[in-house]
Amino acid sequence: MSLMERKTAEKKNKILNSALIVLAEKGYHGTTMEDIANHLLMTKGSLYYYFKGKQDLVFQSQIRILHQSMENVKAVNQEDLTIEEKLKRVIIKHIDYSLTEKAGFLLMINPAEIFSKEQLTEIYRLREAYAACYDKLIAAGVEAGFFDVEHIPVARNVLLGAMNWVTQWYSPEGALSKTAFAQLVTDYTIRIVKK
Amino acid sequence: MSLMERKTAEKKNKILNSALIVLAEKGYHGTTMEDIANHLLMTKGSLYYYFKGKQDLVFQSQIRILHQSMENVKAVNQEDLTIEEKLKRVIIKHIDYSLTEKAGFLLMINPAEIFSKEQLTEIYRLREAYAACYDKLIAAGVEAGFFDVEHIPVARNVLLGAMNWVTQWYSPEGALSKTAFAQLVTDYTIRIVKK
Amino acid sequence: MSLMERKTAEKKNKILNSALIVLAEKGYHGTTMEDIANHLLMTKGSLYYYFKGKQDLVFQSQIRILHQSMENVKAVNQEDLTIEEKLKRVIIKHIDYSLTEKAGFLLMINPAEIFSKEQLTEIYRLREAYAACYDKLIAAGVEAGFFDVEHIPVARNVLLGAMNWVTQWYSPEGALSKTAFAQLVTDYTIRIVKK
Amino acid sequence: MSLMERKTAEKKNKILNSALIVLAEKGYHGTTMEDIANHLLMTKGSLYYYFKGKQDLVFQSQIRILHQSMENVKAVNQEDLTIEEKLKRVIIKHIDYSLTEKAGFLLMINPAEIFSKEQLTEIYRLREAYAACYDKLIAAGVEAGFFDVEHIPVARNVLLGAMNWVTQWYSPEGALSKTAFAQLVTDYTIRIVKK
DNA sequence: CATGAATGAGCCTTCATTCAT
DNA sequence: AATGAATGAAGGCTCATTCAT
Repeated sequence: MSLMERKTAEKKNKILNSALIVLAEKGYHGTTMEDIANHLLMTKGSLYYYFKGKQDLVFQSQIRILHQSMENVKAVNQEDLTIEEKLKRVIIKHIDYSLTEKAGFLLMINPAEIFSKEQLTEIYRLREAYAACYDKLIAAGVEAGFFDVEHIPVARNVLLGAMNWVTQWYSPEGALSKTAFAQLVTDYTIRIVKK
Repeated sequence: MSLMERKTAEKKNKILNSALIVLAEKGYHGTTMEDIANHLLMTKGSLYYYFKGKQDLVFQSQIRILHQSMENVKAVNQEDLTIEEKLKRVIIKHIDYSLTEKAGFLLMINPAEIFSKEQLTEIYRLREAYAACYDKLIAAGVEAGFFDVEHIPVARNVLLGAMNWVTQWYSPEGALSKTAFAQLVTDYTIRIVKK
Repeated sequence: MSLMERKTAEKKNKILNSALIVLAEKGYHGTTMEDIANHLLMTKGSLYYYFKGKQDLVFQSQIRILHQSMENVKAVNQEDLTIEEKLKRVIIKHIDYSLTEKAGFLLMINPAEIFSKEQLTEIYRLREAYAACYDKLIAAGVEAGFFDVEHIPVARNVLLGAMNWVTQWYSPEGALSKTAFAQLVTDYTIRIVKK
Repeated sequence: MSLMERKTAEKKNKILNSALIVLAEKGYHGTTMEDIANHLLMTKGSLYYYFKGKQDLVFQSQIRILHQSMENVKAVNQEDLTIEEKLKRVIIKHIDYSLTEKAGFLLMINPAEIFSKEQLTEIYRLREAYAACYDKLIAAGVEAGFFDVEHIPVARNVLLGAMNWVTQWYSPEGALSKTAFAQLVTDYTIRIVKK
């Protein structure tokens, strides 16, 4: 990557970051391109130098989050832990990350309302890949006798629901730190698959 | 209530029904007043005779769903069942109802993006009342030795998450009926609080 | 047609008229919806109540002109005249009308730059029907020995060119009245096909 | 002219060529500075080193076409031909050239929509000079007994109309070559002034 | 009560133009 | 001489809302 390309990539990243922050506050439809630009001390028009439009900008922010989520899982998978510990760590990381990137996760909720067909295809592809990681862990846990799950996809979706909902009710004003909180939530969540 | 008042109330109800259907399809921002009017074979302007505006209309549809949810719980509470059976029934009903009124439940996800402060206060009040029902059931279950929960609000939120997320992944094309499906999901969900 | 429908039709007509006037002055791209609205003492938004958009509005103005042109020819055809007289009258009418609706005729010049594929198809269909009227007259004139034309479509296009170009150079400040002027131009134009 | 000046002039020329090509395809308003730059494998900004702006660029391309048209006529005038042959040759050349530089000729149609007052003055000046060439030929032809024209400017404009319109209906897919086609059209066009 | 019509504020997007490097 | 980046003005369009009838 040349110097210029790197600079552009960096700028794009900065924009995506700002976008995520503003989107977190106001939601997709409540956020205007001007809002995002203002947050960056830029002008509306400049955004179009880096992204094709609002949809594109938001889509890319979405993709980034999905990729990062995947990385999180992969990182845990390479640690030397029991299956159960692995799943717990994955859940904790997911919750932690979802609270950090609250914005992006909120957009995940109704993508069909926002994105184009092609974009949705890509999003669903990544989601499924992510879900597959959980399925594999659960299946391994069942094999190893740690878990007791007959319908893995159902259980996995219940699991993901319990996790994703956290963005709806976690309040940073609470007594617990984000990580302690995530730990606590995980304890209850893991029960969904436990023997 | 006079005849006229009753007629008006009935009409309001019809409008709310249509609104929920259209909102289910297109989401809050994707739904225009005209969409709702068309679905009722009325004209845009008429809606303003019954509701102050779009926000008001949607808010009231929201309230209705929350009330109905509460009624569902109350009905179960009056049945003669063990605590565990009661909780299971409540969960099943919730899932069933949330799939029926998918629209309303999707709006529940980010109300702050849509409603005014006063409206939000009311919504949160009803939500808390609803949550309290679950807390009571869980507490009773703990007392009775069925459940094992230390942090009831946390467990309850995990529970609600698992339940509410269902609207995100349930597909009516699947092999199971809505009720059978709800039963299956409940089996995994209930584990969150089980001993 | 009900009263209301007639009112709407009338309003549409008024809008088309204003549009043609403004378009005559500023051209398609130079004309904004606001320009047209201002000319009608309306607001931008109102136009969208009657037309789907700018393109639609202009397209319909175009269609109207083509239809009217056709009517003009048909009217002449029903008069009791020799072929040559008929052609002359048709040309005069065309010139007269094109100077009256200068705007619409200017848009005719590069429709592909403006309209959609479907719209172009319709425009070309009407144009061809119009051209066919000329071809028929010319053919009849050749038959009757008045005209001497081997390649009718070529001669017809040369004829139409001579006629259509008039909007480019006629100046109402000149000494001649529009009709006298049209008569004069016709005398030279008709030579294209004369024996 | 210094070397540098010559280089600049050459570059300007290249830009004008590309501009004409792109303009031919997309029209004035449909062509962006970026389109032109892309066609030259340059960047938008560079164009502003050579031209004051879009209008200027297009204006100069226009001027070039008018000059070239004039040159075409002068070349014919120096050939040793009868008046009628000369006029025919001039018409053929005009048609030929107008089909080659379709873009430029389309812009000629509504210059007032595009150019500034000063630019228009210059354009009209050149146009008149060009028209005068035709007038002279026609007058000479009348004198010599070849032509029969009372109102020379009128006939000339009819003539120019017949010629200029060709860009509207000539299709390169036709059976005839451009030159054969021009010859055929000329045969009908010349009749406008013939005795 | 209902409706056709009108409104105006706001948003996304485009693009000619500028400028530091 | 060239370019990447930024800008800002302008335009098309949508839609919640209002109102006379």
